[in-house]
Amino acid sequence: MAERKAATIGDVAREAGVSRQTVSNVVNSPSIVKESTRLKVQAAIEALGYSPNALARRLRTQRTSTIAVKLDPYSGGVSGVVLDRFVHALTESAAARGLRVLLYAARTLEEELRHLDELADAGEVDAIVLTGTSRGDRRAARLLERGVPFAAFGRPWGTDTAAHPWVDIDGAAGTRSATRHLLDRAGDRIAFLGWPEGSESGSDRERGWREAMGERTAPRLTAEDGVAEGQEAVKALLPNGIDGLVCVSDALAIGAHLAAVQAGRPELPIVGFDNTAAAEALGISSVEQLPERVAAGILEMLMGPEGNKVVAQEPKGLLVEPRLIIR
Amino acid sequence: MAERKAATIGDVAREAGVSRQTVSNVVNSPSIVKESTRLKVQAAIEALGYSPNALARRLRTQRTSTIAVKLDPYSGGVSGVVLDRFVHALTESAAARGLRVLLYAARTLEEELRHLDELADAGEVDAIVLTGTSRGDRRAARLLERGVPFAAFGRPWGTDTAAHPWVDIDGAAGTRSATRHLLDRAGDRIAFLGWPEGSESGSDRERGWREAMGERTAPRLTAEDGVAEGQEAVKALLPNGIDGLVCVSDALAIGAHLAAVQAGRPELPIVGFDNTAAAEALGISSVEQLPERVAAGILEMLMGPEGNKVVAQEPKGLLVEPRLIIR
DNA sequence: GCCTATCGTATGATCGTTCCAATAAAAATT
DNA sequence: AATTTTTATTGGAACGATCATACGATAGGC
Repeated sequence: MAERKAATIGDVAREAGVSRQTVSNVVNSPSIVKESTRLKVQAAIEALGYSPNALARRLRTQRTSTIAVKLDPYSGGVSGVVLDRFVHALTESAAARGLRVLLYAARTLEEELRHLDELADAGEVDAIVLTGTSRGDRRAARLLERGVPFAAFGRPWGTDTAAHPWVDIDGAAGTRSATRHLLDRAGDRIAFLGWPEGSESGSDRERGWREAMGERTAPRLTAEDGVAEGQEAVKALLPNGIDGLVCVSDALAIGAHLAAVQAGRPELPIVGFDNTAAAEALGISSVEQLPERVAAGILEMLMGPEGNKVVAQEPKGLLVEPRLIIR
Repeated sequence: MAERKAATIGDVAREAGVSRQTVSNVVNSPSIVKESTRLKVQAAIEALGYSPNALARRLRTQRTSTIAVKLDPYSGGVSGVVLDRFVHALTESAAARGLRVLLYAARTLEEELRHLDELADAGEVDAIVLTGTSRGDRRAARLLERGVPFAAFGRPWGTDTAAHPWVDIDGAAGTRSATRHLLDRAGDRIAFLGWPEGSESGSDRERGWREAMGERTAPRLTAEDGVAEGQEAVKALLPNGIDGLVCVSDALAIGAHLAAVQAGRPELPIVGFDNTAAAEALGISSVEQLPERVAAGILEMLMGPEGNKVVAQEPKGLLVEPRLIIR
């Protein structure tokens, strides 16, 4: 039967014949309460169906047990799924640590900065999780300046790597292992299809390919992210006779795959990046980021290895090695 | 410069030489305050960088301005993106209405029920948004019983359609228009590839095909959701010589497309459902759900057409007509 | 000039919890 | 047995806002 009004800690105290504080102790640190008292109080809690009011508790403790994360507007492309997986994982890991995840949406940087300010000013969250850091990230700078605890999925590109806590995928390691795998299996001429100049993670991934190639040479081309763009770019390349192709994204890999099929080379080994459902459906190999491990890492940055509340951590970074999925 | 401690309403009152209540009025209902006083108070607010504390306000008003929504575990398939898009859209629309969105994760029904109880007991949210309703949904029943305001993305299948507020995609309308389109364009024998018995939305979508077909006949087959499954199912069918194919999901449509290509009929018109990135990448037509409209509808159910707080609404449903994307 | 409305502002209580300091009771030490 | 230490519990204050009500000032009606 639903009660008209929820029982408060005072009701329980009266029912059990103890003080409010004792009830509070039974709930929050049972070990310091004498067993007989504890049982009495627990019975009262059961009887009244008492459950502590989260709002009152938060006001008193000045802790919300909530972290905020931005949900990017749906991009509509093949990629973008990685961030969703990350948010999924973050929510699960956070729940296991007694934290809730609050979403905020923003279409522009200005809007996002405004949201961050609001969340911090109103004391709505204990910490913030940033995603997709860029060179000279203004959000990170703002949060640092205001002293809001945060950690980022993404490196502080270009600045001190210990500017703030962060976890990132080691893109170079991913393309390196992809390239090595193709070198082993297909031949020496392993080409690379990247994004145009200007993307930090793009050049990180390209670096992995270069490092694995060493002295060998093979074409390196670029295209804006997208299936059609990848197809177009590779169409021109194929006559060159390459042995394999490493792509900076699944969208480009899919385009490359379609071009290869059209050119009568369906067996050309191609590796994408992100291991999206589309690549899986087409049987294209891909480098899989591990957003679950990133999420766990982020929480560890914020709360320490064990704790269940946000505490100040010294800034440090963690690189997660991605996994090559061969199809 | 970051202050050591945030200013409170009392600080502002003292600075402006008025009472706390007057400051509160300036913030919440400026119109009832005399202009001269208002300016004075606003100046003080500026000077101190005051921002109302959300926790205190929530405790006092007993309103959290927060709604909860479940984030499903990453399924890994082609589909599943629709729900992500919905959550995106919900977050944006909610922000526009002054609401925050809190996530919860659950792997099982029991776990979800527990989370719902916790959220309600602790008074953490003003309302809950359910997704993926089923026949005799226990979550809906529980929330109704406890008097927690909620609305669902999904119909109350099988029971009274006004059991609770809901918004859903009109799946039958989607497949109906897809089927009609193929009938116009390709011929009379438009087959249907559905899921095995037992899915409510699956049979809803099949109904749309049946209605559009009328007296005409064409094969109807089923497969578990998945690219490989779809490919397998269609491989056996093609000899029958069909003119087109409507599928209950993009995953099946992609499988069907691959089978058609292999069988030398790449031009076979196929329509999927959900308009996922994978379908787009392969140039497969699809029925697009409109999660943005569902999100807006859900909020209207909870808050009325205009309001910015959750109010009791009479239970009613809304069917959103999906859109056929032709490629 | 008096009485009543209206408006703007102030005061104290309250939301439900935890913190803090104090106290009573029990146990350990001398 | 007196004293100190430890343990268990208590009562009041505080977190920071809004609610309900009361009050003074100004304006309006006759």
